[in-house]
Amino acid sequence: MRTAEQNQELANLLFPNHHTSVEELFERYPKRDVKQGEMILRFAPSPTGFLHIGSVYTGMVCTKLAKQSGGVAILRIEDTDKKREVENGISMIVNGLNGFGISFDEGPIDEKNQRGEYGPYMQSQRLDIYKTFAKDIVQKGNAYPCFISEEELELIRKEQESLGVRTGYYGKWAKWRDASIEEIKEELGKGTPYVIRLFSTGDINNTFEMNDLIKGRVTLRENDMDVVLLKSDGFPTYHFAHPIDDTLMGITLVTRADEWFPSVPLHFEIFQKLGLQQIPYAHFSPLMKVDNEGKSKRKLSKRKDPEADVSFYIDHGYPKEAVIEYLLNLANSNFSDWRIQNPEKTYNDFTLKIEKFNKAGALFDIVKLSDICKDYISKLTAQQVYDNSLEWAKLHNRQVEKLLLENKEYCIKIFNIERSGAKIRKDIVKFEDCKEQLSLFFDELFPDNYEDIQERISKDIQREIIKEYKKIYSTESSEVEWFEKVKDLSKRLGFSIDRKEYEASKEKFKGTVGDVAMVLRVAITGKTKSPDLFQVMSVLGEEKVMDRLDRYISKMV
RNA sequence: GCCGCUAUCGUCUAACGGUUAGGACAUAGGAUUCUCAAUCCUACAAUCGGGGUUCGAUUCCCCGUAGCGGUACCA
Repeated sequence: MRTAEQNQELANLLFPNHHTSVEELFERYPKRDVKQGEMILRFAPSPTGFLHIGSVYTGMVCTKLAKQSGGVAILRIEDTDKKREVENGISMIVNGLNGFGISFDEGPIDEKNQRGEYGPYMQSQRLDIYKTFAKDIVQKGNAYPCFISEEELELIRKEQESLGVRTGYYGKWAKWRDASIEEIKEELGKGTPYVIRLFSTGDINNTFEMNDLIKGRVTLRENDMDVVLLKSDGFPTYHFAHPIDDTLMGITLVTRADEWFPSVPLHFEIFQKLGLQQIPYAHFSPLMKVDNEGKSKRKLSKRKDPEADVSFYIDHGYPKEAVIEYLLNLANSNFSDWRIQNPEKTYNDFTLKIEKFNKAGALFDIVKLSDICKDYISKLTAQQVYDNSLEWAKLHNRQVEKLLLENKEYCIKIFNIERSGAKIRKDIVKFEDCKEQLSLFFDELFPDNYEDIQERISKDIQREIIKEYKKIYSTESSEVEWFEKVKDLSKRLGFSIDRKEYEASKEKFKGTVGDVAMVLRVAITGKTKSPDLFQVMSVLGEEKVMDRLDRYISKMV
């Protein structure tokens, strides 16, 4: 054990020119005036050049929880790993989240600008702050310099493995924890690179209880690892930066992904050794995915799963609000009941409850997401569908963009088919699907190959139906009138207009009205499946309808 | 290996220790004076295994098993 004087000497030896005190920092970042129930939360991603859907999830939860409590949502960039640094990493995160309607009260706006009084919000710009605490913790005798090389560390690990004991730098394996000032001075003199390690006094055999807001009461073992606090390049590790930043920024609850849960004992010890008051935790379970064979679950991975990357949703034009609603549903499963009871409200009106989060990881279900998307889009107006489709097309499909731009009114009419009344169409999942929606209305997209219905209706009869229909076709009539005409025509041509009657004596008829309508459908849309035929024809207009009918006849020979 | 967390229909989940274990998505079938989609109805479908505690266990305890996470000068 070193004496207080020796620790003081050590601190000055390690940080000779650093004079900021911890007290000064607390003056610079005064305690926030937090009212009862207000939550000061932070979302702290690393800029890896990839925005994971899980980040959207935690970011959304964090900002929503903070905002609905009247508190503050902070974005903090954890860029302490120089090896993983990526250009424009911050803008990518900020813009990506903004795209989903997620924004922060404090934090970096881009690489250069920030907002808020508790910054800087990029850890790489807080090095001085970490140094202050590092000097302080050494001075308290709770941390020490360690000059061990990677090779030596590897040797220790090998020995531990052969002995069958826990690997790591702890207890008697931590050879530098009790080094004398002289030994340290010698290495310092040689310029040997070093790290600052925690002087752990925990006992792995002792347990303690802790209350996680999501996981509940859990018992954990004390930490006894002398982990690295400050790397040899002067950057802090996550373990060191987390208690410092969250304290200085006035965070009231640490929300983070489940993978941090095993580090809780360590973080407890660091808070304590730093003399900081422990902040409560809430650990979210991760988004999972079934592995190929359906046998095991695993985290959504950016390498294997395209849907892990938010660009997947952008590229396909998934409505962002629906993605958020799906995520909200995973967070609090009572959201879906709320949605059914409050169909007109926006998800902002829903109150997220931290105690309703699930403990186990949920499987990401793209089918369920699609269902929510269909529902969401079915509630939009034709104009909104047009706007969103255009936004998608601008970035992803030149041809569709051009059509939308040059035929705005026409396209809105198309999107308006079956969008009002009792039968609301729900077949658009994502805005990428708009191409399919438009295709039959533009000759340049119209399929050249008609679906074949000869099996059921012979060519001669088809020709007859179309020839006769052309005679009675008019754009004036209402849907009801139109269908009456089709029925009359069917009767005249020997088709039944009553399904039951037809079923009872098939030999008396050539088919049903449905068959007549089907011939018209294929002639006009090229397909056996289409939106409401009358509405399609109304939008298409007389000239085009006639043209399509003629074209079909000529194609049939 | 060691440490920790978790376990209800295929999926997301609900159920003061007492329910015919509920809902939603998916699937299958049916209805709907044009197809598809939608809508409505119906069906199918679950408490991981074994021990306790209790009059009674999905719920509490223990032991297995499985899944997940951690075991870095990455976060």
